[in-house]
Amino acid sequence: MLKEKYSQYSFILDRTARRVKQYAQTSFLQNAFDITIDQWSILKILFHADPMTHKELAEKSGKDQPTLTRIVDIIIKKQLAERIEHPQDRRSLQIRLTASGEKKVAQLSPAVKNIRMKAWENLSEEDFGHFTRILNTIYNNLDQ
Amino acid sequence: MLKEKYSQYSFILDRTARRVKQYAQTSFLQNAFDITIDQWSILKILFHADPMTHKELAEKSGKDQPTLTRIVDIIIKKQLAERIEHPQDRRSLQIRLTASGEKKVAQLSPAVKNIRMKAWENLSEEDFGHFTRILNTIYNNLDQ
DNA sequence: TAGCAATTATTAGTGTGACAACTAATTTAA
DNA sequence: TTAAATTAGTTGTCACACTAATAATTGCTA
Repeated sequence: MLKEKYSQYSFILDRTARRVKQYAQTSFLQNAFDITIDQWSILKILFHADPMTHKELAEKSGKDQPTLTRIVDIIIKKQLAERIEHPQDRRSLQIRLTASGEKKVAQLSPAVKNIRMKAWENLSEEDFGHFTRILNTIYNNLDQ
Repeated sequence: MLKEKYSQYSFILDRTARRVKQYAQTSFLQNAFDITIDQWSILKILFHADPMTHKELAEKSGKDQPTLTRIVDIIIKKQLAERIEHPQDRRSLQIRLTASGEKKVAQLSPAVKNIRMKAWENLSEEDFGHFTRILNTIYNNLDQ
């Protein structure tokens, strides 16, 4: 194994992830979507499966609970979502979209998909398979 | 094109990049390396090619200049590097490792490589080729 | 060569990520 | 049945990413 060569992967991975995020964020800004991509990712999950507790939402989004709390605070301040009490567990809170939040997701979805697709120019269906397989293998290798 | 399916790539990319970073950072912490991985990435570049200006270092590391300034501030505070005036251009500053910084890079290098390699268990030389090709294609697709 | 545009680095502001510590509520186990 | 452990969520702190704005310097050009 050529460790020196392989070790470069983290640089490539990190800079690509940052550029993907930055590209989407810039597009959001130019189109005056008025939310960040991380806020978008939470709204989109809620759109398909609300209400959800913080914990469920954290798992589904891959974010930790403190980060999620802060993002939820922001989308609530923007009146796109709201916290409601959990019917059984008083420790728990459920989050659900407001009418305004649902409208936002419905409106923005097609544009977001187009923004996301730009990354896949010059790449094939097969590449997509490699991509998900390799990245998920790395993800699982580092699971402990 | 199945936009809905392809759009998932950004989630996978982001969470894998975060886990790689977090895994390395946790290992650094457990081994009391006393630096972050981003600080490490800057030290390592300097080790092979110092002195360098902020601008060159920003390009080489793939970080923007404000971020780089802060990281350099921190490694200087830790006395691992120092700023020196550019001989020709008074706007410019060069950064170079201190003796302590060079020692740190030399000492930590083998351990860092081992930490990095864990991600590649169950993956092949060919996978590494796909990985770099696909990620760099995405990176370039979003270039402007 | 005077004026202005471009370049280098920094600062300020906002958002996110990881970790630790904390409160409140619930579950478990003595 | 109460004390201890666990769980849900929040807050605080530090580090990093990105944008915009600024200061100092350099270089072009009219």
